[in-house]
Amino acid sequence: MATGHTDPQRRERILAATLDHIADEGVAGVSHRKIAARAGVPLGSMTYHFKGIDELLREAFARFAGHVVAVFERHLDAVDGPEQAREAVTGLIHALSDGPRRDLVLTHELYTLAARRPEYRELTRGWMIRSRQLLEKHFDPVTARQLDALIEGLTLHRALDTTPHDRNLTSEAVKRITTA
Amino acid sequence: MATGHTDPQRRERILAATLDHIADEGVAGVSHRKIAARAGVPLGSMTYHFKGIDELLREAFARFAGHVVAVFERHLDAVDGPEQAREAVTGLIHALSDGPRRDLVLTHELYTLAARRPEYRELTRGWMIRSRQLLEKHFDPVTARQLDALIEGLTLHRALDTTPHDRNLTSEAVKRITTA
Amino acid sequence: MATGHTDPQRRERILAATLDHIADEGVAGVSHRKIAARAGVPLGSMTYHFKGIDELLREAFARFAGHVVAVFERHLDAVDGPEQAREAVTGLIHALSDGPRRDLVLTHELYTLAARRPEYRELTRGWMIRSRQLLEKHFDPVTARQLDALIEGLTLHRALDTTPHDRNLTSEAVKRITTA
Amino acid sequence: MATGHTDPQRRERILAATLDHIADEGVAGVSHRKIAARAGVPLGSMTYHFKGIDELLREAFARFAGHVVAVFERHLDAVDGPEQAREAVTGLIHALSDGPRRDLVLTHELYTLAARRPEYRELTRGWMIRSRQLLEKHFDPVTARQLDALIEGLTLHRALDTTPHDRNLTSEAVKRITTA
DNA sequence: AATGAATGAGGATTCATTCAT
DNA sequence: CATGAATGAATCCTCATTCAT
Repeated sequence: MATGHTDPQRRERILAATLDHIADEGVAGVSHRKIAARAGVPLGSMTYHFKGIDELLREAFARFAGHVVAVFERHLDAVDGPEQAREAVTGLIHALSDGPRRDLVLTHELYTLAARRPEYRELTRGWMIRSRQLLEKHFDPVTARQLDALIEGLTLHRALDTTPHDRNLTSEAVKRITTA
Repeated sequence: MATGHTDPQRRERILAATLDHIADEGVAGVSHRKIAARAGVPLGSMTYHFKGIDELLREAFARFAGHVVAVFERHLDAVDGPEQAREAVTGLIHALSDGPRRDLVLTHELYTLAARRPEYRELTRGWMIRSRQLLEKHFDPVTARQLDALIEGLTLHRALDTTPHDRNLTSEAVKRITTA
Repeated sequence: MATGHTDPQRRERILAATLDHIADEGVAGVSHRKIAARAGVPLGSMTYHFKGIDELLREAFARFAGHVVAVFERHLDAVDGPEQAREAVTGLIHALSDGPRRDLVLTHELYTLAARRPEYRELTRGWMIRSRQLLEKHFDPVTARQLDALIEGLTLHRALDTTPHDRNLTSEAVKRITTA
Repeated sequence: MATGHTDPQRRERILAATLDHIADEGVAGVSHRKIAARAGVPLGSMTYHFKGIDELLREAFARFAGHVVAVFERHLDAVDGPEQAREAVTGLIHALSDGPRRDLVLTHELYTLAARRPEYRELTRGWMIRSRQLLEKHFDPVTARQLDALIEGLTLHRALDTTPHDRNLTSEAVKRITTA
């Protein structure tokens, strides 16, 4: 409809629509047609901007990984001392698991891809590294690594559980791991 | 349920082929044709034994959930006392994360489905419950729950990491969580 | 439209439509859609009966090769003695080059494929062999081979020429080659 | 015609790439994109220099026809007397049939187009005329015409045969046709 | 009970061409 | 003059499912 000859936002709009669609229907539900309709771009636009579905998915998840890292940073960056850090970690876990279902779903979709394909492992690895860097500002490296895994597990279980554990349990677990 | 008297192995064979195929190509790659070919059964057999793709997936993952629970049981059942239990948990984590990539992949495919669809959440919930039951034989409920999440997180991170952490770190984390 | 559940002529009809279409539009113009429309079969029928376009083309041209061999046989089979054979060969050349444009076009399409791909060379080879066998009933092998090539060349040039040569020239050329 | 003053090589480069591509993949495989990539020119360049695919093909084959005529001339031009001419014709046939498969393929792609479309018949006609002119320098017109067809047939059969005939057979056939 | 034939919908992708720059 | 962005049409092919046998 827009007769403008070039539309620099086009790529971005497609990527956003892709993530939305994955959140709703899963990676398996991604198709050029569906994403094009959702993004309001012509079908031909899809393969013009992205070499194929794979490139589309990879770029979309790269964007998402950036978003997750931002959440980590928002929670852990401006923190002073281990006590505040422990509190921040607890907050992070509950933010992640109570947060928009969208993020949870996307995280799982990404892990599933990462489990099978190294390209996607790059993405999850980058985000693990950043997360540990942030944790290492407040804890020794070994503790940071353990804590990182604990965050993962608690977030995941809270999200999948029908009766998610409460904040006390999270807090207690964080304390135990960080108190050698 | 099915009291069918002809080739009871056929259903099983189809389910096994389905899991193999999901491990290789993902849930998105499942089709009647491909599974039929892999299982060496006629195409018509697929819709004869299973009402549709959905039923096929659900039954396949139910089988897989049973398998995972068996791994938990094998590691945690014949254990005596918290010290042995800690050791067993460490072993379990490394078994899961070093084990066949197949299991990791299938686990995440299932989590992904569970994140979006309640039917599959039943499956993961059952397996979490069983896992906690086993842990509760050796630890108090709160610790069991924390430990359960830690297992999840350490397994996942070991599996996705390019330089997975060593057994000492696992062992130490387990100790911290289980030593109030 | 036909609600009959199986249609054994279906394959044949598709192959016939394929040859018709190649004659009209060339191999390059073959598509599942166009052939399906021409044969009056549903689109899905195409890939059900033939693994892909390649298989379709190969089978269609195999049929055509059979047809050409039949023309050779019709002209050269019931012939007695070299004099009659020469006359028959002259008749064959004019039959081929004056005949339905369809056959000429199909022959070229096949040669073009054969020039690039060995599978199709099998087809042209089989027909060369049969043609020589028929000629060897009346001429020695070396003469048969030369004559075979002459038939090819005269047919082709008559067909491509804007002022095709007359029967006398054909007749004379055949005489020269067959009179050592 | 085009007196364009910028990069006159570009058109040539595109045409050469087109012929290369046709030799490899056939006329059906020609597309602006593929030729542009092969020629190392921008996509927009294609429709700038050529009105459409058709014009591109026509010019490319015109070039090729010129090349084939040059081969004829190289073999038949500087020849003195019928004896040398016969030898030259034999040499020509073997040069054409043993030569790069590329030329054989392109010849048949062109014949195929010519069989259906008059524009291309112009090209083949011109080359037949030139070939006969050259042969008529050494043989009478009727013989030249027969010989021309024989060259075609022997070349084609040698090229498509799995056990191509030897030079003696060629030589003998040429002798028979040219010895009234 | 078991299966292969059949098909319409939808999958990814390629493309010739147009046109603003 | 030259070109890359853009797109709707058409490409091949896969598929879940239906159904007569």
